[in-house]
Amino acid sequence: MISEKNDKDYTIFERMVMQFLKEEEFRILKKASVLLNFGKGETILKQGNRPTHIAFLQSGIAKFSFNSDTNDRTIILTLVSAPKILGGANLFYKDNNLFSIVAVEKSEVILIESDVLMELMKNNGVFSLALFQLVSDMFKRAILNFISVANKQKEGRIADVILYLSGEIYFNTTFNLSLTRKELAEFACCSVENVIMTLSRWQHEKIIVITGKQIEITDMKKLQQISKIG
Amino acid sequence: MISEKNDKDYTIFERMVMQFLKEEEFRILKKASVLLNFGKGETILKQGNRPTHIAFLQSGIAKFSFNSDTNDRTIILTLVSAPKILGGANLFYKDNNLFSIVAVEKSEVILIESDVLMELMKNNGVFSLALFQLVSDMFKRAILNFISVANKQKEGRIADVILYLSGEIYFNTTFNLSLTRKELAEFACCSVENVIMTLSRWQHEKIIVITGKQIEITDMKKLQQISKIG
DNA sequence: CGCGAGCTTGACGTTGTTCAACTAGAGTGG
DNA sequence: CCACTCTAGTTGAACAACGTCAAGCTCGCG
Repeated sequence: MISEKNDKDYTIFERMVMQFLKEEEFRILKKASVLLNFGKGETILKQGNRPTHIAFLQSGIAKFSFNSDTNDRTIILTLVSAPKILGGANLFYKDNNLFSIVAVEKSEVILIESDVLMELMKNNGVFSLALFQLVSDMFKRAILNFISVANKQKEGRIADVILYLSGEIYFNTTFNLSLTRKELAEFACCSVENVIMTLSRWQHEKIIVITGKQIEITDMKKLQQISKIG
Repeated sequence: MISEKNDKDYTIFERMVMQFLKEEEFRILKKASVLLNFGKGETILKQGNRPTHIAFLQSGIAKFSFNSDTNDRTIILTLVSAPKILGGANLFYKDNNLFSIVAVEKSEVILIESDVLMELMKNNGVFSLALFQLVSDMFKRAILNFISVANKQKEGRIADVILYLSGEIYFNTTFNLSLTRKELAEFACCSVENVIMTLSRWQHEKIIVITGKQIEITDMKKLQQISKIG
């Protein structure tokens, strides 16, 4: 997706879209964009707001989290690492944002005005198709998480979360967790205590090694097995 | 979305897309399409298959259902009634179908060759944007169901399912259920027994009236209240 | 050095699943 | 026309899974 040239004058996002856009279109898009920095825990797009902007995660990690208004529960629909499009879920229909997008660690985000982007998409089918493929990926992840939550019990779900973090976020079997236990629980849809007890049992069973914020998966096979049997 | 003219020569789908397409494009699309009939329980698009076709539900009701390969559980991600696009979830990336789409009652479906549709979308941004919005709606429903399942306990989830059926599928507070109790359970992510016990308790509490396959919601307020408190 | 947020542990109660037994209706063949 | 079977629906009791609660711990930061 990312074009070959890695000209330092352009952001990842710009290099990504420029292959689909004419020079004029690219200038319009750039004019409608702004680069912002978000710290850990800061909200990028807020649940309930009008979807005035699309976001592109330039660097960092962000969670898609939903807050219930009736009970005080929060769930994490999915988690993504840069570079990725955010907020596409709220992009293609005119409802208010279904969920919030929150930085999980220090992140750079490009905000783009929706109307301008939509106009460009209308005039450029290849560009819109490319964007939509990226957005679909978000949805797919949320649905996979849904399937995990609905089908498996806590052990399998927590295994899924750890495997996901390793494979799709940190790209390593050893990683420094930027999520709290509470966030892990919100992601796996179980209580904090369950996350903790499961992780420490796995530690005893030599499946993982926890050193402070660092998690190392030492027995990938067994973890995948747990994920599989649910 | 549907154009004013209701010329009997055209299907709902055709009337829907023709406002976005040039005559030539429309002819190409029509040539790549075929109308099929599906009976109750028949699979329209199968989980694991290559996504060679997009489907448009012309009449009837269809469920998006996921079968686990490790345990024998099935969950219904969402349910839709005609007219709607199906299979968009599998449309915009090249993976195999994540889930099956199955007719819940007698349905007419138009199958369209993906490559042809994609080609048209590339050349017509307005058309692709319109399709995206329809497909996004599918995703949104699945995510709303995810949120319901993750946040609420069985009472609230079953209430959500009944309210959804009433409001989005049958468009009436009295309706003839085309789902079995087992399917209701798969939709609400709980056991069949729980669906049955909850429904019959609601019957005693005069919230609903069940007569064979017919369900009548008599106390909408109370049902919404149950949904709300979870 | 002390305070607070995040983390950890075990005991306990609730929720929801599983199991087994039973009923009702629809379709089949003698 | 009536057993016979098969599937869907129903009920309650036993049991497992999971969340809640209460208490104590640890580490980083002011």
